[in-house]
Amino acid sequence: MATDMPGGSGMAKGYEPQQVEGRIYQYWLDDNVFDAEVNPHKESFCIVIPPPNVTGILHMGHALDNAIQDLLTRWKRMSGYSALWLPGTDHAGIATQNVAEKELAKQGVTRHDLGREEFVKRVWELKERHHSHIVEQLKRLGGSLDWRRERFTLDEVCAKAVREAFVTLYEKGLIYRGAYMINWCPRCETGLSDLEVEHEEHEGNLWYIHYPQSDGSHGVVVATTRPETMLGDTGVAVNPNDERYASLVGKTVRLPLMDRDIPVVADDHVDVEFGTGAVKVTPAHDPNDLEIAQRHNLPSIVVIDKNGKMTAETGSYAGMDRYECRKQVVSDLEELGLLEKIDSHTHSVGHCQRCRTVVEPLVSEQWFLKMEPLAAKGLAAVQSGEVRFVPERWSKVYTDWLENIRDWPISRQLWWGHAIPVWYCEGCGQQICTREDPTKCPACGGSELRRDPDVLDTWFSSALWPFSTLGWPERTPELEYFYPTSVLVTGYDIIFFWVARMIMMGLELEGEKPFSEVFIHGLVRDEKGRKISKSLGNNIDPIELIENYGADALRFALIQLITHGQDLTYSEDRMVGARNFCNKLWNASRFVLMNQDEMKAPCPFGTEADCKLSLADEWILSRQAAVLEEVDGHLQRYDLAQAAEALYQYTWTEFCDWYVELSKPRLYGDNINVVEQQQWLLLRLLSNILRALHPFMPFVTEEIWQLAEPGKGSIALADYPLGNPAHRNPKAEAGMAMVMDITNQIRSWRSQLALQPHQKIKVRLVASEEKQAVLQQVEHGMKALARLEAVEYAEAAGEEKALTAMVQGVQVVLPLAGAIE
RNA sequence: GGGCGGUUAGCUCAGUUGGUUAGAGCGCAUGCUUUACACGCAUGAUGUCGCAGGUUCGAGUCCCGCACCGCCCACCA
Repeated sequence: MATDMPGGSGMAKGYEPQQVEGRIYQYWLDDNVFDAEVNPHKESFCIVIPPPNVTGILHMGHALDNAIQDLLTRWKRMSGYSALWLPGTDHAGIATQNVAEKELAKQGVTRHDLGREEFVKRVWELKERHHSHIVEQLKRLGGSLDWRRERFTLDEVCAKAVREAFVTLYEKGLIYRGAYMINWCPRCETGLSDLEVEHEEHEGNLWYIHYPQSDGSHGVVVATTRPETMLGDTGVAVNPNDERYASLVGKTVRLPLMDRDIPVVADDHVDVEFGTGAVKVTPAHDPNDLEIAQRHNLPSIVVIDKNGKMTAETGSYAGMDRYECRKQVVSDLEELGLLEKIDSHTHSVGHCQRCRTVVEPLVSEQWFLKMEPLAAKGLAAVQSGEVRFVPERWSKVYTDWLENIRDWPISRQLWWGHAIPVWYCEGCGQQICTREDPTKCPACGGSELRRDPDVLDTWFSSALWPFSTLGWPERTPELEYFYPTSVLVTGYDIIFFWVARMIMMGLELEGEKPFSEVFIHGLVRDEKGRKISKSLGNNIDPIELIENYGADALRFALIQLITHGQDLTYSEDRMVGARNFCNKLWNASRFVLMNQDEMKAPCPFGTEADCKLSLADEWILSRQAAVLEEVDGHLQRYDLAQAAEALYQYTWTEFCDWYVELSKPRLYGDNINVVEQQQWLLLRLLSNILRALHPFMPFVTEEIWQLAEPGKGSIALADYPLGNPAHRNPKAEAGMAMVMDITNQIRSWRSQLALQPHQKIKVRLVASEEKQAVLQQVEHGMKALARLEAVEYAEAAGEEKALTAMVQGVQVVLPLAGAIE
């Protein structure tokens, strides 16, 4: 037989990804397979990568996210689209600055020691290090990214977009500056948006503190979770309907420790049920208190500074850390006999998303983006279906957030990021926000200008990503062609941070949605269902898995695990299963290829009387048509796991376990026409399998493709196979189902009788003529599969000692005497 | 306080518009070096589909309620 034919002979017995992947990726790069061009004759397809943060390396969640994007891109590329998957990374302002600070801390250095310029230089170095590993990871994963178009959120192209966006929004009156109470991280020394604060249940206390009335009478007891803030109290509030305190309203009480008289006011906000029904009012350090204070004209006294230390206003407590101060205040109150009691009390405490420090609500000067007008457009786009979430339920999450949105504080008191393009005239105080750096004040002509020291929230530049990467605000051909992009693929954890803001910015600045669909997937968790994090040490570098199992196995395993926006649990078992599947495909291909004679293509079907499609041929063609159609439907609906499952089952069970086995008797027969036809058909079926699987498992399929059809170019540019309805053949499927059932029945008997492989048996099939005809079509194959020596077709007859079964209207008879051995 | 998701075989999960004996992978048991593959082949065991009602000829699949687990949002001094 033709075991030395092209392809087959060069193939190792097992698939060895390490021997293949690097070479194949280089081949793709050399052949510019991933380069997407503006091509008016093709429809465009575009995905912009969610730019990974340059804070570190990619984890399994990224591997999943990118496996999905690559799958979709490859599928569309093969389907005739000019498909662009645009790479890039994110400077990730606060996150990266934190990482850099931690590295410095190991050397005992702070960013302040270095100064802004030197510090930023160090962060750039850190960015380069992480960036190169990230790029390496994406390549190892097989990402079909157009590297020529790579962007970084802080590069000059993106910077220009950021500048244009800020100035445009400023000119529209949507950006304003002011002093407002927002979250402040005392460690990072910057303001934060609400999204950047994570709340955690904290088992704390409720301290009951006695504030005597100024005239020396009893006064009031207030309950607080933060006793240290009492130093900044400027009032006590009670509910206007609370009769217990009616007589106190309008009077003053003596603030202990500070010896200040503060008024008792009546305010609806106070809950009669909670604590004592009396609330201490600290306008400088609590948003609710601030509102009460504004309603009653109470002054604000700042007692905690931007580093979490007590201010000079606190007298003897000045300079103390806030928690140290808390202890001191409590003990001092206790000493004065003013601490009534302490209850344990669980409440949620806000922490800085990046450094876990407890945030402090503080009034600070910040830039804000007005959200209502933007949100209105963002809401309309999703409500009208212009932008569609998959799964659909996330659109409700999106909608709920936008309907209750507050203005976005966009300035950060950081050093790493896009500088805010605003200058202040030292002469007249004029605010200058322009596209070009100003040299003199347009109001007074003064030339002493001071640039705003703040930078923008990193998500501001991320929000522009779908169009900044395409060259906006320039009207580039790429922008015209690829925008709006096709689909955004990301986890549900950044719907607010990123997805919503991209939609709003795209609509506001470019006048069009940034993408038509948002495919939301879950987060990858470890075997124990825990979130992946550095502190837990469960942060696996996908490259480790790629080295152990191959990139295709990793990708396929992850794709198989996707459920509808549900979190997915990574497990080593899945990796093994996917690796085995790659190997199965490799070996099935090896079988097909080593059984290829030199083809006289196209195969001359029907030139001989016996050279026509067998039942098995018709069946497998029908099944393949059905599966390809099914896969197409799954892909259209983003049911990627189901598409993978359908291909897996088809390839392994139907193609390998049944069809390949059924083909052997024909393949090894001596009718040359039959042999050639069988070879041709196997190759053709394999070609479809390879192409259908390529978006899932790019490396192994490309390698086999190259071996099978050298010189035909990359499989990545071949046509994605669609189910051919003409091949659908219900009759053949029903016929094969009968054959398979009968074969299984015989196999089962063989197993029960503990027959050895060399022991062949003879069975009698009692069936109508029509069914006999069907069975005879695959008799050779069936005999091989069930290890039959012979099949007799007969009229019904009684057997004395025989196993019999009715299978789909066929009586299967295995005589126990004479039929074995 | 609102909202969302989950609860199916020992484990991880599929089950489209309700329809004949509920599936996969891994694991388990038994037997196979059958000329692509032991990362394999074959045979086999395993489920009161969270609980309790309802609609229906028929429900894992639809409706109501409940329980438990998880997540998100919210100005719970």
